[in-house]
Amino acid sequence: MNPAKRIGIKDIAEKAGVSAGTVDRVLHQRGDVKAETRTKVMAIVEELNYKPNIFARSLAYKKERRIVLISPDSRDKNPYWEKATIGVERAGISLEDHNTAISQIHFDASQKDSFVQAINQALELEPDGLVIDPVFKDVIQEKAAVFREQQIPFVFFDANIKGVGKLAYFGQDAAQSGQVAARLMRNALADDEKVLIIKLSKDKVFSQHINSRITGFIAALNTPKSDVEVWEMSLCEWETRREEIADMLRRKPYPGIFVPNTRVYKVARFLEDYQLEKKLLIGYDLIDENIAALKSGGIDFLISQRPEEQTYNAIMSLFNYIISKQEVQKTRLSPIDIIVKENIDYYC
Amino acid sequence: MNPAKRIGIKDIAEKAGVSAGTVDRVLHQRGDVKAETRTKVMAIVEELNYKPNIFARSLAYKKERRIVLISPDSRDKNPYWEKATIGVERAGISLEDHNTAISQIHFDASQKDSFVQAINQALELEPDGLVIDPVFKDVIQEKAAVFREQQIPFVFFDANIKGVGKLAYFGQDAAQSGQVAARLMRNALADDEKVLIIKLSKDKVFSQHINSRITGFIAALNTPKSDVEVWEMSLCEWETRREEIADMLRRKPYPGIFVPNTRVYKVARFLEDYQLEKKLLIGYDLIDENIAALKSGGIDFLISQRPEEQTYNAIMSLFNYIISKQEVQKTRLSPIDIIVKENIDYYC
DNA sequence: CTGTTAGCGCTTTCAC
DNA sequence: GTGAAAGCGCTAACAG
Repeated sequence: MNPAKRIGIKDIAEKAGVSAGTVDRVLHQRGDVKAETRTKVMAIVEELNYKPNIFARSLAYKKERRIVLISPDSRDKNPYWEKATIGVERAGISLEDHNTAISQIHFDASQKDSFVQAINQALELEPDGLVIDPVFKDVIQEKAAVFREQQIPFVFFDANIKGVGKLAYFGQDAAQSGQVAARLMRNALADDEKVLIIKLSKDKVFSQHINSRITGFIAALNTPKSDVEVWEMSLCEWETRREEIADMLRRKPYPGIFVPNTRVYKVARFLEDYQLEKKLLIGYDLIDENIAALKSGGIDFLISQRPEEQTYNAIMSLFNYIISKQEVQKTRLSPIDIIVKENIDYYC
Repeated sequence: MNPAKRIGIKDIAEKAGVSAGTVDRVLHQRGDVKAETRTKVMAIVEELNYKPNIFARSLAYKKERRIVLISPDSRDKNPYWEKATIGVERAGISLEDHNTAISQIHFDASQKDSFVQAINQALELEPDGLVIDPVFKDVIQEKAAVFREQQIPFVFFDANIKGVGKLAYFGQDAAQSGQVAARLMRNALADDEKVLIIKLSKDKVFSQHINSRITGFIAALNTPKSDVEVWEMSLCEWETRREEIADMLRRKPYPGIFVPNTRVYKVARFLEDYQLEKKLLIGYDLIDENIAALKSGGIDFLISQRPEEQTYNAIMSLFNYIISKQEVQKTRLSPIDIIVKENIDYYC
């Protein structure tokens, strides 16, 4: 593909009439170099379009690098975070040969203090880079100053906060995913068929993500308000008021049901238990319960957000930045995958 | 992540009481090693779970490696192949630092001779590995013997041929993708609504892929035969008999239309030109014309086969095998992506 | 400020 | 058969 041999640091040194060491110094702005030499070397680097051999680089660079990832703990067995962890592990393996270690620090997503502590802990590890799920905006705004001061590059994943100097954000466009769900509804339902949105969570606390999905969904559905209804309940209510809910659905059935989070399998089971009719049930995330329900026909579509890929890419990009200082694309949204029974095996 | 330092060839050498050179020899079965030493070293390699540092390896291994890819030419501007080429180029870039070059050789997919020639040409380049779209089965069956004899590993992509000693196959499951299309139809159409399949190609020649898609589609549709109709025509007929076709569709409309290949945009344009009604139009491939039609609403679903990823993965896996001799998964099917207007931007 | 040197983990050559 | 030594492209430590 390239007949000419790849040009290396030595070629540059020679052409510039300096030593390899000096070229290295200008390349990494390490130590002092006469301005004149610097510009000269830079010019030649540009001219020859020098690309470092990152393998030689990793081989030679002996200091261990450390990337620290800060994320909510998954003590509540949230499968989303389990998937995310797999991505972290994969990245760890990829980076082993690069002498780079990944540490994970978890916090309790309902306790701001816990988040602050996690960040402090991370800083004590003297990381070369941070990967953060920035759950608390004000904390981040404060700590970002420290990161900048200590020259620690950081990326966000899962959630995004603007204007604090992040290197990049890896996540999904929640509103857009709601629009995808709406499209699937519209293709399947007649214009006058009613749609129900069921918001289910542990304590009736709903993240920004979930609300954005709903906003996107309703906007794209493009249907009179009266045809969309939103139910909001805690998991506990859902369990205790089953009869009552079944009754409501029997009296007023909804051909389309949209559950804007992982809990959709609960709805699927419920509908089955009570033999309730539906035309289309759409939910989120490829967790085992949902996969099973999709395969059995209880769920019709799942939308996937690729948590594994998000953490993997976040870490790898940060690493690339650390070793090459090359700019990174600010926003990296992962695809909104549409999953049905027939293609699910390719996404697990 | 690993407190213990990574173990290397030297550690093994030391523990076995031999030199690094000898360890290398047993690792690569190169040169002669006393059987006794060999087994001893092997045992220690196992025991210590030695993993070579592939970067050090690439650095030290100076001979250039060559991977040759043999694919149909895209002189007819088939966009599928243009995408595939992008994957080849990406792989080329990734492998640059590994001192590995990718060459491409094209053939005329309608001429068996041309395919034979392409393979001969490839062999003259003394490749370290081959990536082949095995269009002609009998040719491959003959040439595979040569590959084996010369110890050249080869992988297939796009199409598959069994029992000739390929390392792996990268492609799609065509029948399964037809089933995905059927699922989308069934979700959107009432049971009694009719479905039309339109087969369009240059010379009414249809690849195995296309027929498999149709088979899968019809099987999964699970509908009385009478409700599915298949039209088969050349692009030329399609252009010259427009009025006639429009008439037929006006007299007997089909709510669902499935076009099992890239040409679906032609159908979309046609329907629009003649203001014909449809409920759902499903086709294949993310080429510009299809993307435009999807965005404007002329097409409802596209199924994507990720040609770029296929070539990229095929090359990278072959490379990994070449340098590590690690076994490769035999079949690597790419996901059957469901694309709608609202998520397409993440797949282009 | 800059050149020189040693060495990362592995492959390869050249002796013995 | 096998060990010792050189070197891949780069970084880092040490002299100047």
